[in-house]
Amino acid sequence: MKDVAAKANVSVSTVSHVINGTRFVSEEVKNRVREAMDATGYIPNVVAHSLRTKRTNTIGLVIPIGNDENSNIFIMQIVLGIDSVLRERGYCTLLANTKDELSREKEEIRHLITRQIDGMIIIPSSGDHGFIPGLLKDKQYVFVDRIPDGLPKQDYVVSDSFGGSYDAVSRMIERGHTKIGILCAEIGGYRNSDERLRGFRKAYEEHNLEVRTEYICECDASIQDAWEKAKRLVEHTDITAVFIVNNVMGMGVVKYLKEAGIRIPDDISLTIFDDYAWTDIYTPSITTIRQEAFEMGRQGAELLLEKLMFKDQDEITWKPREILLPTRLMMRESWK
Amino acid sequence: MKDVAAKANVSVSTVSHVINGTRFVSEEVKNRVREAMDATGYIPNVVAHSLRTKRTNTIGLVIPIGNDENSNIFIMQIVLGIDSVLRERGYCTLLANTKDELSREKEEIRHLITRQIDGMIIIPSSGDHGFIPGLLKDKQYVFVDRIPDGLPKQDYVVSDSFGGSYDAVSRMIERGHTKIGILCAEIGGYRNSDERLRGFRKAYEEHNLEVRTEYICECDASIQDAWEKAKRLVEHTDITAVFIVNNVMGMGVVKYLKEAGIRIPDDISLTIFDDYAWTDIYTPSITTIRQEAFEMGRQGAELLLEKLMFKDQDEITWKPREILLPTRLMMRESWK
DNA sequence: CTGAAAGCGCTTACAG
DNA sequence: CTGAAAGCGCTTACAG
Repeated sequence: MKDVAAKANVSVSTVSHVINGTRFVSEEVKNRVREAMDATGYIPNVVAHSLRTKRTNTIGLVIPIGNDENSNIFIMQIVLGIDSVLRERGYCTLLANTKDELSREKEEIRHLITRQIDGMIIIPSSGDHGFIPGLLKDKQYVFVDRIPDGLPKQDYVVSDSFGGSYDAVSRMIERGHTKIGILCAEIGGYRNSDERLRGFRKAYEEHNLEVRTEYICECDASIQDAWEKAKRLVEHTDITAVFIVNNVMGMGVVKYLKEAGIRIPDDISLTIFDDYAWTDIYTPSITTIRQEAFEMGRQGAELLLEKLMFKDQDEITWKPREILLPTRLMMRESWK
Repeated sequence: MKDVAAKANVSVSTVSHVINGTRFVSEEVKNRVREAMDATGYIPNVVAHSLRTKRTNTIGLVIPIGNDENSNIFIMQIVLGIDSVLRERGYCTLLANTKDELSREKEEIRHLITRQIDGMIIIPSSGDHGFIPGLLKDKQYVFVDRIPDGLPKQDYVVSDSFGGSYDAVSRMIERGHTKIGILCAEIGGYRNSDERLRGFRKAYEEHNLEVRTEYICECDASIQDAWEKAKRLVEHTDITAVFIVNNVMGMGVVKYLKEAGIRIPDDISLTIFDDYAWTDIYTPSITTIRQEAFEMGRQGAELLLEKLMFKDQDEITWKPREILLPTRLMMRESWK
């Protein structure tokens, strides 16, 4: 910048002002400065800019991905949604992976603060998030995909897990299925899974059916455990259909059914929460509940940006926004 | 930092030195400083640190993902591999998505430079990368997953597309398939696809077979186009097997075969380059060529870090390293 | 209409 | 063994 100023015979202030358009500069001087910039190959230094303005135009993105998950594609979709709106507004995205562990999450958040990010979008892992307000005292943040435990009203955008499940299970019941098993995560462990279970139960209730406890099967988020739990459900109960709360478990169930020679949908009908491409090309194709991951990311980012704008004006009156995104039932061939 | 210094009754230099362990400080003073840090809740400002040291401990990650691709999971795996080694060494990762467009790639790289990143890992889109050396004059960078076009010897780590394809196709031939079709990207468009085609051809050659031109079918990277190209191959040629250069096309082919009532492997044998979870649970499960995406990311990051170290010592003598990662044939049920 | 100067929060020779 | 001061590259009151 100094060399630009020298070459253009102006002060650095003026150079700064023509770059930022932050006060009037005569056309003639502007041109001189621009030429000097070209001639010297000037590249603005965002770091210095940030130090001075105390805004980094960077937001932290805290995501939970294990090394071998295939639900990564879903989270990636969210990330893309977020990035698409952020980039457009001149923000950069700093990635931080928590591996879905609360302790790492805390650590990564701390690190991001150190990096002076302007705001943060968090896909929280499970566990008590009571530490958040203290840690992020004067930072703006929103949650996405999952609602954090142990916190009062927050800003978030998540899929309507309850509604999506309620709707799908209701329809299965209306097709005549009165004995539907559910594979869900450990109860009390994952809020989304719990919500899907709640939707499942509600559907039963509304149709005056009773949920038999042996229909509810807690399961790890692995193909293997789902394989085993599917086997157990099939061998020890009289279910005619099964509702599965996520993709990984869905793969395990499908794998088991295939290996056991159990036909879909003739022997067992199937619904999987989460819509991945494979469910469409599988034989038979599988009915799923689709979440709008990209859109979720988009809205999360918009929400954060709004908060950032808002902060500049008046701190106090912001009212947390809890956004529930509708899901879509992708009807395919796995229902009798 | 000033308040810490004040509270501990030392100079800011001393605070800085105890934080960084960069010169001797007596235990007693150290303790005073640490207490003061706790008391004031001091958080180091990485931005100021970066401005001063001219190192941001940030590396840029340039990745090509379209909005709706499902190959994202593969790239995500690479990203995770990269991030895992980088984070461990104190680096942060700044994401930049090019959407696989060369013009956006150039733009994003420029933006990252502005952000003063220390180095860059690039998954290049196709097209002439001649602009790179000029743009990244005194930055360190490596390529991953794809070799950039139009550049001399570079640092990169990619899968051995040629070898993996050669091996798989050879084995199909040895099983008696002499009429194998291939679905590949537009020739000259994607280097990886071209390499896979080259492996395919080489296998034919080595077995003294001639590749009939109608066996080679260029195809867009979409389920739909693959569907149509599969149909064409099946209806207009006498192939008994098909080799598909990527996952998306693989899905399209499988979809077509299913809808056309063509049985795998009885009517047609199948090999897909890229190993996704669905290929294992599909009926029949599908033989694939697996790339070690996470490992590729890891090695890419290691390579970049080495270059960064090296730079500190002597600039001149670095010899570009071209790393080819072996692939693995995942033998399953789709071969007769 | 433009410039000189202070300052953002650090690090690092230099001095003692 | 520790401190005072310059400087990284910007922005922004303040002055004229």
